Amino acid sequence: MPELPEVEVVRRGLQKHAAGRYISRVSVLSERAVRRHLAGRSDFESTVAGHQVVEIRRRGKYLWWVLDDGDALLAHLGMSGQFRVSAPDAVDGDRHPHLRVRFTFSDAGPAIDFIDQRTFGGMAFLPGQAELPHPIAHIALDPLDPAYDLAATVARIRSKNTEIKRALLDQTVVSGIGNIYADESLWRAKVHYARSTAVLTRPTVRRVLEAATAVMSEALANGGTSFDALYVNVNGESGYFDRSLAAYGQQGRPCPRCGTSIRRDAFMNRSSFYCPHCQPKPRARR
DNA sequence: CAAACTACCTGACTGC
DNA sequence: TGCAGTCAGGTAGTTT
Repeated sequence: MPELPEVEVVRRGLQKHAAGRYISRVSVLSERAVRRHLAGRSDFESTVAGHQVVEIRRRGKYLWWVLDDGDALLAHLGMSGQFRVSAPDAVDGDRHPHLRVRFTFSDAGPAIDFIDQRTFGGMAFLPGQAELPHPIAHIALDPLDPAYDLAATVARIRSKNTEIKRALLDQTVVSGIGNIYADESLWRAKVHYARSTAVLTRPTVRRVLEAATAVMSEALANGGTSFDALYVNVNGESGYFDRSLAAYGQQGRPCPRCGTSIRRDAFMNRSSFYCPHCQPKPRARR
C-alpha cells in the first residue's frame, strides 16, 4: 500500500507529467473523492479548472499540487489511490471502473486520472496554502525531508508511553512509515514491535529510525513496493521492492538473517511480521 | 493532554 | 454455486 516511497514515485511522475500544464477541465465522478473539499463537487471542479500546475510537493504520505496564485490541491492516496496518465486513446466508454476524478489539460497531452478502489483517498482545493496546507500542519517531517531531525525524533519517541511500532506509525512523530516499512525497519534493527518506547535506549531508537530511512530509500530506488495492481506508478507500472522484503508478508518463510521461521501476530488491528529469534518479545512488565 | 479505539470502503479469498 | 465471514490498512474523529 502506498507509503513514503510509493507516494514519492507518484510525486515524481506527476512532476514530470502535470507540472507546467494548464488544467482546462475537472470531472469529479465520485463525490467521495473530494469529501475533504467542503464546498462540494461542483465547486471543486470549477475552482480547480483554469489553474496552472507549478510543481508537486510531498510530506510523508501526502502530496500536494502547487498551483499558480499560491493555491494548493492536497491529495492523499489512502489505501488504494493512484494518479495515472490516461491512455492516449481513452474514451468515455473505456474508463477504468474506479476512476474518481479526471483532470484534462489545455494542451493536447493526456489527462491525469485519480483512480481509487477502496475510496479512502481524496483531495481538496486549499486557497493560498501552497507552502504547507493547513490540514497537514500536524504531520511530522519525513526521513527524506532535508529538515528532518533524527535526534529530535529519537527524543520524541522516547518521551512517549507506548509501543515502538505504534510510535513509528504515528504520523505526528515521524511521517511516511506504514505497516510494511514499520515491520521491515524493526526487523533490520532487531527490535520487537511491542517494545516499550519509554525504556528503549537512545541508540536503539536511533537504530530503528536509521533502518526506516535506509529501507525506504532502497525501496524508492527500486520503484517502490507493490503486491498487485493496486499500487503502480503514473504509467501503471509496478515497483520491485516486494522482492526485497525480509519480514512483511513472509510468515512461515525463513528469516534471511538466522533462518528462523517468520511469525505473524495480530497487533493494532493489523498484521505484524517479525523474526522471533532476532526480535525477541519483551518481558512482561508489571 | 495523550493514548487507544472505531468508522470508513471494496474486492479477493476462505470455509461450509 | 453461493454466501457469509475475514482480511487488507491510513486517517480523522471519538472515547477512555
